[in-house]
Amino acid sequence: MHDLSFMNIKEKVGRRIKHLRKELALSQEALGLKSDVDRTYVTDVEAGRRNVSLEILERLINALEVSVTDFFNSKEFKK
Amino acid sequence: MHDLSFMNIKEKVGRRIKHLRKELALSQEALGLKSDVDRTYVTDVEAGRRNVSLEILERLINALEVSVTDFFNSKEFKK
DNA sequence: TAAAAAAGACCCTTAAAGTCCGTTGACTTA
DNA sequence: TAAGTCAACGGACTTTAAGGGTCTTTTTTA
Repeated sequence: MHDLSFMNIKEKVGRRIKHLRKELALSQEALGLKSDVDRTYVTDVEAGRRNVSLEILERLINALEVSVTDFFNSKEFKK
Repeated sequence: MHDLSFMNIKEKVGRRIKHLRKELALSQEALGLKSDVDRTYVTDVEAGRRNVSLEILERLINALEVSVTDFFNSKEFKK
């Protein structure tokens, strides 16, 4: 099992977004358009370089078609 | 059952933080000290007036002694 | 293997996140 | 009455999130 505990919260969120985006077969630009977030910002978020705020995070989560609960119910975020 | 769907994400997070803080019997100031977040900022977050960033949110969640998964596994954030 | 599409890097604004100072009102206890 | 705790609110300030432009690198596909 991969150990993800070394990652910080920004990296964990970035990784989770990228995973869900791939599941929907969206490009970063398509996700950007769907969530009304700049394409280059999506790049940075997925790379774990951005300290995203709640409202932007919610837009991304909505565009990824999961609930907030489901978004954070993944191995990255458990204990 | 209370309907919470009308609340925005900032209000939902504020409500959740307040609930968990009360469970630990902490004052806003005590939570602020424990999470190294300004006392007045905790007030605003609980009132749903602040668009908190990931890193501040993580500090608050840690101080509330739950995992990120558990924090968002509550009725406010489902579906 | 060349062209196209997608992802990433860098630099630069500005709107907003977050801090720090204080005051006020409600409630409690001595 | 006084003193203490807690929550809410405000103003001034510093820091940074969010976005935008443009160019380069990587990946995909024809």
